[in-house]
Amino acid sequence: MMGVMSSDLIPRLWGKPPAGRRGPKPALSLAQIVEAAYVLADEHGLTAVSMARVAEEVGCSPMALYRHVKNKDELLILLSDRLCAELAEPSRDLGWREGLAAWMRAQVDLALRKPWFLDLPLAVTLPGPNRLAWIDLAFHYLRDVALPAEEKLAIVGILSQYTLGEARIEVEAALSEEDDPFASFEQMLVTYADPERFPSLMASLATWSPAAPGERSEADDASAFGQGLLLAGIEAHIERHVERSTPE
Amino acid sequence: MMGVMSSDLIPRLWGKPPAGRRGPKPALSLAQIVEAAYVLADEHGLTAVSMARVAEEVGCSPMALYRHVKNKDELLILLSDRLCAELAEPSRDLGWREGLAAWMRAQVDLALRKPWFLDLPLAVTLPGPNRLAWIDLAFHYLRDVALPAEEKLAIVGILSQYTLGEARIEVEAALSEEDDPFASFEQMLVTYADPERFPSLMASLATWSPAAPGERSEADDASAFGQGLLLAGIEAHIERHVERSTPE
DNA sequence: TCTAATAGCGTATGACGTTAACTGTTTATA
DNA sequence: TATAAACAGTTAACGTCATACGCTATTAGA
Repeated sequence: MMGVMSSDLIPRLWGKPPAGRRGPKPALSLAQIVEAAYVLADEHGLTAVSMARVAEEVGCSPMALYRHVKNKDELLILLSDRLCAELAEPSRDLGWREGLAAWMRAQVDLALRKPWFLDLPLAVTLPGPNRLAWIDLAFHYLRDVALPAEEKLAIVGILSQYTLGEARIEVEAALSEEDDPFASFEQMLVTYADPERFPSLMASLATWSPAAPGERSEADDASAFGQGLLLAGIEAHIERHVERSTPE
Repeated sequence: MMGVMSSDLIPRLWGKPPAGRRGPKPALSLAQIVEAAYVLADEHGLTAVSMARVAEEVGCSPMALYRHVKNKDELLILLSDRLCAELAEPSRDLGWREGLAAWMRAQVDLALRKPWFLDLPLAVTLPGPNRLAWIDLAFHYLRDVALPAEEKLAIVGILSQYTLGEARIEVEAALSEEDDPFASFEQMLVTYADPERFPSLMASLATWSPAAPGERSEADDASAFGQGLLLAGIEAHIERHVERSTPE
C-alpha cells in the first residue's frame, strides 16, 4: 500500500548504530537480514521474500526480524537500496550525454538481470546510500553542465522515471518472447477494437506500412528513441539556460 | 508478481460475450464485479479489494468470481481499465503541444483524485478499451503531426510513463504535506550522507542558494519542467523528421 | 547485586488467494 | 420427451501470509 514511513527508517537506511547499551548482544544484524532477503528475491523472485522465509534463511524465528525492521514494507525499502549496489557503473570519463545514456542503460540492464526489481514498491523519495551513490554518478556526468542543482535533480528524476518504464517494456518483451510488440498491438486492435471508437488511432495506423522483415524503423528500438527525445530536450534546455544567464 | 496473462483476458477486456449456450443464466456479470472492485478501491483503497470483499459487495460467494475472472491479477487489470474511464478528457480543440500537456495533466489529476491508481500493478501492454480511448485522444492531438504511427505510439508511451512518475511524486508530496521536497532531500543529505562518498552531488549542492520564500525557481514545479523537456525533445524530433522527409 | 532495557522465541489470530468436489439449472441433442 | 452435457454458483478446506502479544534469557549500568 502507500508507503508510510517510520521515523527510524532513515537511520536504518544509513546503517547508523542503534547505540543501545543494555541487553544481550544482537546475534542478528540488519545487513544479514537484508542480504537474506536479497538472496531469496534473486533466486525465487520477490514473492519468495516473506518474513517467514527470510527468517528461515537467516536462522531465526520470524518475529525476531521485527526487532530490526518495523515492517515488511521497510524491509523492501532496504532491499531496494541493496539492489542499487548491483548497478554496473559505466566509465566516468564520458560527456554528459553519453554518460547519462550509459547511466540509463545500466538501470535497464539491471532490471533485465533482476526482473524482480520491477516488482518492488518504488519509493520515489528517500534514496538510501546506494541509490544516492547512483544519483551522484549522474551528477558527475553533469559536472560541467551549468544548471542549478534543483534542475539537475529534476532531470535525474525524470530520466530515472523514464528508465523504469523503459525497463518494464523491455523485461516484458523479453519474457513474452514476442518478436514485435508493435505488431501484436496492431493485431489486437484490428481484432477487437471498433474503428469508430478510436478514429484517430485507426487513421494513423492506416498510413502505417508494415516494415519489411529485418528493416528497423527509428522507433522500433523504443529505448534509443525515447532516450534521444529526452536528451535532445535536455540539451535544448541547457542551451536556453546558457543563453539566458549570459545575455550577450 | 510478474503478470502472466490468460488467453481469455483479451476477450474479457473487450466485453466479448462468452457465447455459452447450455447451463443456467449467469446472475453475475463481469461488469458488476469490476464495478464492485472499483467502489471498494475508491472508498477504502486498493488493499480493500480482496476476492472475499468483492464477493460480499456483489452478493455472492468468493469462488463465484472465478467463473468470470481467472485470477485476482486479472481482476486488477480489468480494474485498471475501468479506472481509465474516469480520466477527464480535455478539449479536443488544442494543438499537439497544448493537447498533450493537458493530456498528461489529466493523468496526474486522476492519480491525485484516486491515489490507489498508483498501487495498481501497471500493465504496460494490452490496453483495454478505456485506456485505448485515452491513447486515441493522444493520437487526435497528434493528428497534424507528420510522424509514422510507430513513433507516435512510442511518444505516447514515453509521455505516459513519465506522467506516472510525475504522478507518484505529486501524490507523495500531497500526502506528506511537506512544503518543499527538495529542501527535505537536502536536509537528509547533510544529516546522514558522508560528503566524500557523494562528491559530485555535494559539489553541485554547494552552489545551490536556497530560494527566498515565495520565490519559485523553474525546476520547483517539476511537472512543468519535465513536461517542457519532453515536449521540447518531441518538437525537435518532429522538425528533424520533416527536414529529412522533404529534403529541399 | 540489583534492575531495567534489550534480543529473540512461541503462540496465536485473522485475512488472504486459490484448489477441489459438490449441487442445482439450463439447453442441445438423441 | 428423455438424457446428458455444459454451465453457475456454493461449501469446505488448505497453505501462506503479516503481525500482535506475552514470555524468557541476557546484558550493562546503578
